[in-house]
Amino acid sequence: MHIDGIDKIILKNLMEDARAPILSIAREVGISGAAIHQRLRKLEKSGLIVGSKFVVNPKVLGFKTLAFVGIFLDAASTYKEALKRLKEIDEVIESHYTTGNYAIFVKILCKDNEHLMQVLNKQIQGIKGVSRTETFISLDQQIDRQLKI
Amino acid sequence: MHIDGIDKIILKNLMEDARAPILSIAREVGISGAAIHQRLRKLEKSGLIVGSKFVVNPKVLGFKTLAFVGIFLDAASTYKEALKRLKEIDEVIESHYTTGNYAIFVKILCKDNEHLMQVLNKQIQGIKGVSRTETFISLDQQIDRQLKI
DNA sequence: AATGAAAACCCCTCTTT
DNA sequence: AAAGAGGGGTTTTCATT
Repeated sequence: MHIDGIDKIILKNLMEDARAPILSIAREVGISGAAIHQRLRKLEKSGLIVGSKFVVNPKVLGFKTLAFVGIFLDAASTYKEALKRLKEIDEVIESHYTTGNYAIFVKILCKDNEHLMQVLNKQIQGIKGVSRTETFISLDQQIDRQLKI
Repeated sequence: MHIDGIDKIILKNLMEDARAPILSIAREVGISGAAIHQRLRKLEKSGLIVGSKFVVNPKVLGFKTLAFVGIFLDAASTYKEALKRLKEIDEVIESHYTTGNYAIFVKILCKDNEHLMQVLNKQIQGIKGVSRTETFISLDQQIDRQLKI
């Protein structure tokens, strides 16, 4: 997949502000709005553009504890089953099958530490095959960005 | 901060598709576009809505290796300095100061394992105060979502 | 790959309820 | 908190180059 300088300007703009008017980007790069449209269709068709989202700040709704949890499984064969359970837990916002110590590595968003403890004890630990977990609480997140175009 | 059912519908729509027309949301909830606008201004002023972004799929540009790296620091006092260096590394897309084993925990996006090795050896390990790192490569990410509204 | 034109639609604000 | 109206800009498509 090859993208040129104009594609980069389009992407940079929309990755920063998904509601940036196509026409204002058109004026910035010096081509017509129709051409930007055509390029956006191309970028969507290629799969590079996956979608767009509004970003919310969880803290404003009281979700102040972000944590990473490494999960040990009894047998690797239970991954699929465990994943199905994890998907049902709203607090789990990322899940990865990883190399290294853990079998599964998840990112969890909770209101506070007590809420996190509930999720760990009542939900995660209750999943069949989960033998042990290790938790890292994020005290300060200073970088949060996407691929640099 | 209190949000009602209408706010939730607005947020759910825009969190899924940041370019969803305000007027189509208005029709869905059965109030005027002006009212949606007013609510959006309120949600922005409260800080709940932080912004919007286009989401890109890094794999399409050849970035196929996602990894988490736990970083050990010699002395906690070097956190600020280390963070400054981390911000300069484009491949570092998240950075957290964490409880537990590590001092800093980062998420890294690379083209491949070789690229990851370069970033680890030539960039991360070169940061003053970094004594050791532990790497977890994500082989399969199956959950990636925001706070459930 | 880009253009200009055109119709439909939407954004946004203001005033009023 | 919401409605209605209105001007002006934007989206989107199409034929054309």
